[in-house]
Amino acid sequence: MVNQQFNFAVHILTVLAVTRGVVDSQTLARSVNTNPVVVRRLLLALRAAGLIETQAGKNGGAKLARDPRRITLLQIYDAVEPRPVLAMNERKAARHCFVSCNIKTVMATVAKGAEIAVRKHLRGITLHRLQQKIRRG
Amino acid sequence: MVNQQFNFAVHILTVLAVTRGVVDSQTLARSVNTNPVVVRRLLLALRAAGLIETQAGKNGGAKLARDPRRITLLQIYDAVEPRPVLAMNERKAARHCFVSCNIKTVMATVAKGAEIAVRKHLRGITLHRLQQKIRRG
DNA sequence: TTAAGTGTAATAAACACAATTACAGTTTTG
DNA sequence: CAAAACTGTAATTGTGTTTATTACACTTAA
Repeated sequence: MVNQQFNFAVHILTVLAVTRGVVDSQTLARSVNTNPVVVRRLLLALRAAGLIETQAGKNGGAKLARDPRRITLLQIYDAVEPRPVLAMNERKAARHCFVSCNIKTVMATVAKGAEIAVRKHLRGITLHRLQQKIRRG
Repeated sequence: MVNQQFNFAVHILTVLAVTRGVVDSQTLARSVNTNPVVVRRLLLALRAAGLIETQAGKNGGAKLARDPRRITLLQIYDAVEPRPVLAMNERKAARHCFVSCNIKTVMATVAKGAEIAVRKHLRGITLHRLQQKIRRG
């Protein structure tokens, strides 16, 4: 199983958008089909990004902090996705080898470009747009 | 450590491009700083994609099957990268939940778009271009 | 015929992510 | 004010993926 935090986060926010109110982590977890604690951790990240508000205590839970028209997938991605699109090679170069010493920098540029391409794509999609698509089945 | 097969493969091919000849898996492994068996597995994938040729036996090894000008990063990516750019959620939906039942299809479209964006980026970069960049330091 | 390679299976080690348990702290409500 | 129903968060365990390693049969050049 690979990293699904982005999927989870979008799912959660979509539920919040559809519900238009406070939803607790238990309910969200059932919809996503995961554990409430996993949901709560994502909610913290989303709150830090200013996308939701949370409330502790009885009848607590989470709700959107702004209009779904003003929430893009890029904002969600930035809030929860810890990994770059293309992984960078972290191991140290073989000093005797010309290619080994320079490939890292070059590949960083390539990865950067891929990142930019994906970000541009995600920036063009709003949560509201997702809601519409889901309504149409 | 995340999936580095793409990095490894590009590194290997760059060495082959610079060397312009047969290089054995031992030597490649030292440059990449990994194990010869890992390299050999990647070489098989690259060979299946028609990017290199291999030779068994003494003085054997791998060499490019074509001009670096005609090898793009996308071809390398397709040869070795098993994972999509954005992971798909594989778990089954909660049937009672409207969002849960439809989010998967919607997110598949999003992931597809991201994939296309990255592929377009990678298609625009040749191995030859990488070589040039590395030469310039 | 031997030395030096590849091809490939099998297994172990390392790692990342998700799930789970536990519990302190917060807030509403009766 | 006490109980109920939440969140916040640490700690631990489980699971799957990727990389490393070992081993060895097969191939080929010299």
